[in-house]
Amino acid sequence: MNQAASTGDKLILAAIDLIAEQGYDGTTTKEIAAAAGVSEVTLFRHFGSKQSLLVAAFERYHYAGEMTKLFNERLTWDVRTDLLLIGRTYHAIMNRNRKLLAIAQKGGSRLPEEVHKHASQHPVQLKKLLTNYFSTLHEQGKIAPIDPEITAMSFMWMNLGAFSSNLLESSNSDVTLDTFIEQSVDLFARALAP
Amino acid sequence: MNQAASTGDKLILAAIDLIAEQGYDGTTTKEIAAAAGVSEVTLFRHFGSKQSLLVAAFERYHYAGEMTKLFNERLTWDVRTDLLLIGRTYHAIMNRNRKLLAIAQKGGSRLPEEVHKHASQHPVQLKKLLTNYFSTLHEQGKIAPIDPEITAMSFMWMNLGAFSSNLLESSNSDVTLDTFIEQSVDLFARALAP
DNA sequence: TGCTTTTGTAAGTACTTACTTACATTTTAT
DNA sequence: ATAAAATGTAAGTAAGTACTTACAAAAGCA
Repeated sequence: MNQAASTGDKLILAAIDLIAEQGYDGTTTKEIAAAAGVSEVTLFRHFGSKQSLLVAAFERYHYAGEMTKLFNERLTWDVRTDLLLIGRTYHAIMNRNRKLLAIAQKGGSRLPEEVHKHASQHPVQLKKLLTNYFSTLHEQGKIAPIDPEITAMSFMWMNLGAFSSNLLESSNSDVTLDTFIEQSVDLFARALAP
Repeated sequence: MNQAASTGDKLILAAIDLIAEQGYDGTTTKEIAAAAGVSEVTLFRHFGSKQSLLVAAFERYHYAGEMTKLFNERLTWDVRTDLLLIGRTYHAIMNRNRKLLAIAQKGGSRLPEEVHKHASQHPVQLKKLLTNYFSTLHEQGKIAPIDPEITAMSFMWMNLGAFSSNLLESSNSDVTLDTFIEQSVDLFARALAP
């Protein structure tokens, strides 16, 4: 079943782990090769350069299609239910891409541009989807007439802040992430009640 | 009036600018010295090492006392008024410390620990202050019985997300920061209404 | 003016790092 | 078994970088 990872994959995974922790400039090709359990020459034989290795990592492991699919297929038009699903999905996606996002955030002097392009797609798209969602809810008379764009930004940024914060210090408090999502959705549902 | 900046200050300011943009590892002492308009040796004569220079930068320009002072002296116990003031002050502080925060966020292989200590003080403190505030409001019967800690985290993280997002791409949309603060405070005030 | 402090220039050291080359060894496929 | 492909070892190159040393120029102060 679980066939051994290929040399290329081992290198990509090691690169993601190390660069996410130490930054692009702070991680050497020798370290990456050692962590992957291969020699440094093998790294260059496979990817040619440190930059191409990182680009390959992003192309292989960065995906963002779930949100659009969710908005097209799984909405119930009940505020509480939908926001809960959106919030949970948001954190699931972000968490899965956590390391790649950390890499983009930290930057680096010779860090390839592809990295930033990949990382900046999410928020723009989500804001549009959420704004449309709140607009429609208002047209349906299900929520009070509050600016849909502001509402979308508030919800999005609240979850981005929660995510960034948990990223840094996981043992921040005794409130678990899921409790926070549930309760904050409640808060929004109250605010939007017609 | 505006007496010329000392050599040490010129170096500190140049270091903050460059390292915030390029990261610690990605910025050379030669660059910093050139940006400050002095020679590289002068940098080492003043600070001894690249690390000490950064530590000096944090000690000189990182301050966080305003929030505590605000909570002790300027609260009116009207939700809308207070949250507006808190939100605005939060962004003012974060914005002033924007570059230092970016430095801490990006990290670096030899980046001194002091940097992280300085940067992690804000949020913990603010959460406590806000949680106490909402607890007291509830005791005064001015808001509905919603978990004060969750409310505090929601408000804090919403503003953190807004700040981080504006940090990355300033021309994000046509909603200005101040409009966002006002409207999001409205949203919270609605949610908390008894 | 003379003395001290600060700064610049020039050169260099010691170390790291991305990347290369040449050759021997192992693994895989047929 | 044998050829081909993938990997390891060893050594090295070229460039960058934090930091040092020695000496001369300049600026401030007595």
